[in-house]
Amino acid sequence: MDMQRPHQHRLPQHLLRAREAVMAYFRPLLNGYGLTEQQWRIMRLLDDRGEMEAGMVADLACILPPSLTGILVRMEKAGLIHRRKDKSDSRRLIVSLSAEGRTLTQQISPQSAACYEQIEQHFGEDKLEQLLQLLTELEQLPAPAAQPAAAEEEAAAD
Amino acid sequence: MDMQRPHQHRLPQHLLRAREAVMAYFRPLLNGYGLTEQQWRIMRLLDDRGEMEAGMVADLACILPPSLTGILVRMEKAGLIHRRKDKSDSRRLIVSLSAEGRTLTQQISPQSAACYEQIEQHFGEDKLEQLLQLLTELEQLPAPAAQPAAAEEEAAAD
DNA sequence: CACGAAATGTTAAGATGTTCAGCATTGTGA
DNA sequence: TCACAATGCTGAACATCTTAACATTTCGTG
Repeated sequence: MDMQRPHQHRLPQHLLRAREAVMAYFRPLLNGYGLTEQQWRIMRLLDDRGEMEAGMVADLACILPPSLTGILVRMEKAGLIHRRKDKSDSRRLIVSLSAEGRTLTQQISPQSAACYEQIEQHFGEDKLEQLLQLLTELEQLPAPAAQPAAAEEEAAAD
Repeated sequence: MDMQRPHQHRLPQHLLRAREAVMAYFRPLLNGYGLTEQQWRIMRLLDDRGEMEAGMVADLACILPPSLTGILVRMEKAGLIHRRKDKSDSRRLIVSLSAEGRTLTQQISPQSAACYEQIEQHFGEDKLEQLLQLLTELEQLPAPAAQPAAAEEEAAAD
């Protein structure tokens, strides 16, 4: 009776919901160790690839620089990481995992993997593979073509 | 040389990145109207299904109740919605779109649909359909089985 | 060397997410 | 009717997101 928009798919909504469903498996684990989602992402990153600049952490962990600043300060205060300026280019900040950070990461990792296995069992290995493939492609979407958007846009930007 | 974990897929990461890639298409549009992502989700919801209780808004828009409280206050202050208590059960809060809210929603909707079409064109209609199917299934993951998680867990619950 | 542009982080301000606690209202059973 | 649990929303505290503006350092070029 209302034949609304042809296919109002709500892709962002579904991506959000799906992420929530998945994170529900990991969140209790991380909470138990007093870690946030973002902190865990950073720790795994540094454990996998070694120390790196803040900018690279931001890119790989999907965290915007202003957020990262505070997160790294708190993580250093918690003894999880070290922060130091690059000697040759003092604009850059080098981030590395501390000894305790590494220990904790390697303690949590197997439990995290176990959570992942549960998800895989429920969802199916093949479908999971398929989904990851599609997501990877979707991530490569070209940036949108700078649409004016609102009613009142500027006359000439420069 | 390091043959780490067998398949460290990072599903949550991919869901996050994919969502970012998609939202990049919608964000400028909403920003142009001074709306946040969450506000827009709520407006579309109310436009589609009419007034409803706050709890239902929270569920359908994937917003936790404590966040929703503030969001609704700001939206009412901005003249986008109305808030009123249910007469028969004064615990419940009924939320409805205001006249201006409805007008704005219907003004933005076609532009939002246009963004969506762009994404569909880039990504492919078939793959999009397939992805949405998988996401919908993933959303139905059973809640995790209450894992003890951390080092210090409780002895016996119940 | 001087100057301006680019690169890299950080601050600031407002909005939202997340968890836990509280408050009011309602439903239920003795 | 009264105690008591359940429901629905709000408050508080902290962490993060988002955008814009700033500070510092480095680079490119004259």
